[in-house]
Amino acid sequence: MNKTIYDVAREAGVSMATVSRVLNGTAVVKDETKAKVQAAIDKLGYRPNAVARGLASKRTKSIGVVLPDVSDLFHAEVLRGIEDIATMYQYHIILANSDAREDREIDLIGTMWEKQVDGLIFISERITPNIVKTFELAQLPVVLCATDDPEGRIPAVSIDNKLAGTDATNYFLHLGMDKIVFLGGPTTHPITMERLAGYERALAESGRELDTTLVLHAKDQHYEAGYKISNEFLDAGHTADAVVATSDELVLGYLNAVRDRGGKAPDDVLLLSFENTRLTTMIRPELTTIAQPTYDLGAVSMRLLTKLLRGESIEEYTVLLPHSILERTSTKR
Amino acid sequence: MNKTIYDVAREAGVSMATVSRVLNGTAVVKDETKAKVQAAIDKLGYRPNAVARGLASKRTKSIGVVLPDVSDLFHAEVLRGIEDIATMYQYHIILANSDAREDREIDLIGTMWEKQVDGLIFISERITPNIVKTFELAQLPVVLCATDDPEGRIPAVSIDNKLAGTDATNYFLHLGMDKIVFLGGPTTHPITMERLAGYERALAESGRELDTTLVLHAKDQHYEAGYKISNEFLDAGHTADAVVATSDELVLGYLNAVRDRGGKAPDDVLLLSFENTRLTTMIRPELTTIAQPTYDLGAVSMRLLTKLLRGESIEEYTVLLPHSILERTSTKR
DNA sequence: ATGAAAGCGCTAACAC
DNA sequence: GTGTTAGCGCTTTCAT
Repeated sequence: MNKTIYDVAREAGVSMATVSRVLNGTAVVKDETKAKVQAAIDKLGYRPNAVARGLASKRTKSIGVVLPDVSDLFHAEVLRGIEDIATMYQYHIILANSDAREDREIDLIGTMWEKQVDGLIFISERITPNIVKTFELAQLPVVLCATDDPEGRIPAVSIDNKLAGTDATNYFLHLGMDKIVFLGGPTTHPITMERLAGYERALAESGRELDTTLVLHAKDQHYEAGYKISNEFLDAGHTADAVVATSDELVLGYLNAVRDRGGKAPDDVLLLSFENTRLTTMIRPELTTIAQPTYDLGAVSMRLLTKLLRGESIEEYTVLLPHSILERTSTKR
Repeated sequence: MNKTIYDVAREAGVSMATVSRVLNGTAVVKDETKAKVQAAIDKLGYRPNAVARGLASKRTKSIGVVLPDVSDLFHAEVLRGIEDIATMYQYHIILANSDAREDREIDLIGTMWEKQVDGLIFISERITPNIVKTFELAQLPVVLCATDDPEGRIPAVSIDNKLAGTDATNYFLHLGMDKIVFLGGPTTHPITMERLAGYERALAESGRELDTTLVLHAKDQHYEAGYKISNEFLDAGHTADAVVATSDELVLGYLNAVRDRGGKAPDDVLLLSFENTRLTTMIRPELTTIAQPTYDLGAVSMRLLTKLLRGESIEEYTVLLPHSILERTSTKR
């Protein structure tokens, strides 16, 4: 496979410029010579070297994806959406895990620049001023994905988290639930705070007081953290009629804490979560969720990025994907 | 950030070769000049262009990872292992999903060559002669990961699937179980067949007949397929004392089929699966599994690849990672 | 419609 | 210990 464009040119009896033209369709080539070139390519089994091409053209056809952790189901599904659209547009993915650490994130933006990616899709828990500064320094087209944009200055694809928080809470309110727990990530997690704001709004609109003992902030969005804080909540003698949790794993933590005490869902508590990963239907009871279009979050981000790369004008900087409530057995009595 | 090495050289009053040397530590440079160069780099905010570097050195410091589907939890965890070790050795990951389709896999090996990756980690359900041929054509260092090697000619990191199948079955046999279901992927899936061979061996060694109605082949390794075939099995009036399933999702399918009929685990049936993804502890009952070192499968593969890349001699082509049985509540009465 | 030639930004001999 | 000089394999003017 290690032939060069020059070998093909000689084999076909044309110049390398012509070979380049048929390869890229960058100019009109007579059908006859095109055929000759194609024949030479096939004969030699020639494959263009993307690195050389990248250096010469200054476009690498690869895009960077920075996310906290691929082994998190939500991210993995988003990534799959990114990948599929990238493939469709002939882009490749350079993947990097940040563990949601700002220093790693900033570092990775730099290495993505070094790799000369054409653009970047960035999934993070928290966009800080330092990160924004690094984006500007790197002069990379960036799309934020499933990530709250601080000042709305960076193109982003997300859902309306505050509204979703309100919808989730109202859903339980309409069901006549009284003690509704909000179970989210830490207070430093903007998405959690958005959803919490929605929760508070729904309570206020229904004329209720906010009971802060019902607001639970887990260490992070994962199962273990949810399980831990739920146990603490229940051990303290508290109970709840319903739980709104910001991730599928968190709500599973609550569910199992209840189960470990001999309780059941939906009999003893109604459960609702926010991600709609495949987890929701793999467990019993199946989970009612705010259906975030996980895959689409990635797919739309990538599509937006291709527009940016083609220099198309973007009407809206922040794309809010619609969410909906998917009722499953975890909220049916 | 778009300075070149030449700018740095001029700023520091040295040649670009010297800058390259301090950048790569490829030759001894006087401390004094080294400091000058470093100062220039810092002042200009210079970052080396990895593409140019790749073209000149013929090493890109990136490795390709081809796997069926990132959004599969098992693959995502393996990928995380790969990524961590890759980062440690300063490699980057170019990721591609194959959907386990041979044509895509072959195609992707080609595009990975075009991208000039230094090496390839390949996760597949099935290594065909065509794939092996493409590996040879591409002349890429390849490590198979969690993938059955047909002729043992390609470096691979895996577990001893047959032995694991035997261990799993014996575990139930020792527990006095009688009707043990084997629930796996399709018969075209080599890993399923290896584990099935282990299952059959264990039965034979205990002097039992193989009851083929207890051998279930789902369409694939996913939850939905497991749920479907389990329902068919139960609808046909069959029952089982215990289930050995080749993936965590498959066994969840069986569990939920039983539950939908009012049954319970471990009360009515004991369950054991094979992957030990995070799923196993997120559900109730927690699943007893053959603990495949998921993360390590990726990590060790990547480590093996770095050895290959450094031209180190490899003692053993096939690395078999140890497995063990992790007893959890799904097999405790 | 095609060819010649100049880079892209770096590494790696080869000199000194 | 440091500088000079070819390339790496391609794209892209600029001619023709």
